[in-house]
Amino acid sequence: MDDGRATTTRGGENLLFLTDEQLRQGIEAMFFAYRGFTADPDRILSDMAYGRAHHRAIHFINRAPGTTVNNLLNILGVTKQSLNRVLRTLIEDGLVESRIGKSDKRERHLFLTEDGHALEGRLSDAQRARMRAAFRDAGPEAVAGFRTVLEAMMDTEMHRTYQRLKESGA
Amino acid sequence: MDDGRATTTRGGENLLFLTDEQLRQGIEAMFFAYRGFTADPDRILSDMAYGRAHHRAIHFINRAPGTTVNNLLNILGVTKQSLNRVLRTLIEDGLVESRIGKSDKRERHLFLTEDGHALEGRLSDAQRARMRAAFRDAGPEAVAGFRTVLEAMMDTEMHRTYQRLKESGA
DNA sequence: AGTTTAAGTCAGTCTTGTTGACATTCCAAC
DNA sequence: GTTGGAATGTCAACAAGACTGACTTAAACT
Repeated sequence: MDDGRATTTRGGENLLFLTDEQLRQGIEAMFFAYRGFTADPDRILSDMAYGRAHHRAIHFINRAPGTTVNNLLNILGVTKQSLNRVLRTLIEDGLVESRIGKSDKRERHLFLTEDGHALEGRLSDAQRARMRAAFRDAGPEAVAGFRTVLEAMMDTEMHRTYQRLKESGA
Repeated sequence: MDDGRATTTRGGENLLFLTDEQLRQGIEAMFFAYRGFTADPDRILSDMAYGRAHHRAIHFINRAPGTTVNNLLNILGVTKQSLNRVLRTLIEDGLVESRIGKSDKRERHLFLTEDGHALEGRLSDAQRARMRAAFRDAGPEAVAGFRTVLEAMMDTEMHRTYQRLKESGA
């Protein structure tokens, strides 16, 4: 399959960055970095009765206000039953509002309340602070590379979702 | 704090890549990419009675054969009770061997058995294949940037662990 | 001898994922 | 216009995997 040794293409460009050792380092970097990525919001949430799932729901409701449950399901990639439990507690606690659809009464459109926005802000600020520090340390070219590799690592379906969100925000 | 508008340093370099919108895209890229990152091994493991926790244990035992339980605990960042459950099933199923330490008989040194190596290989191959495709698509400079940003995103303690592993392997 | 350290265990809780069953609503074919 | 299927969302029960806390055993250190 792959012996991990250095190799060279016909064109002569060096593919040393594709050795098994380089890939393994990439895998481990992903693992450790993701821990850092979630650490700050996790700390904030652990004080409440909330977890990472609540953070994700809040993030994407903020990102796409009025989104339906089904839409959120596709973004988050979990079952509707799993999302529903999270959503229920958020609605009960007055962080999220669920409005019955006008044209299709089966649908529920989701919005953050004032309290929901407040928590979203706290979580975002914490996560952005770390991302900002990392981006600043690494510099713009590294950031561009970072994004390019991450996009190439997504499943095509997720990549489409990501692009759609990106275009809606910018 | 941060109004998200473009800004410029004294030196005159453009810091447009540090806007809140850019950071949010980075956050979402991390989220979707991590899903892709774990998708292939998860699929393999779901057929067996194993999960992501088993994969992590197997990965790092393979990476640092003979590591002690305590050492693995520090790398994985979980409690010993949590790790122990995973380790016990792996040992029962004959994928991991636990040898009593020679100099310090309290320690248990962990090794993959032949079957353990076989599973590790399957999981690694799947994960590396995706990482390789992403790296190849993105190119060497993007990969360098990817690694730089990820390293900057780690907690300092994790970063040390990551560096130690990196040096031991290369 | 007494303390600390490494590993493992038992019991209980929490978050978050799963499946299965069910209610409501919409829509299209009859 | 009624009926049957598809879509949307909810409730209930269960499993994986994380956590805390209390405890045991064995070995090492002082």
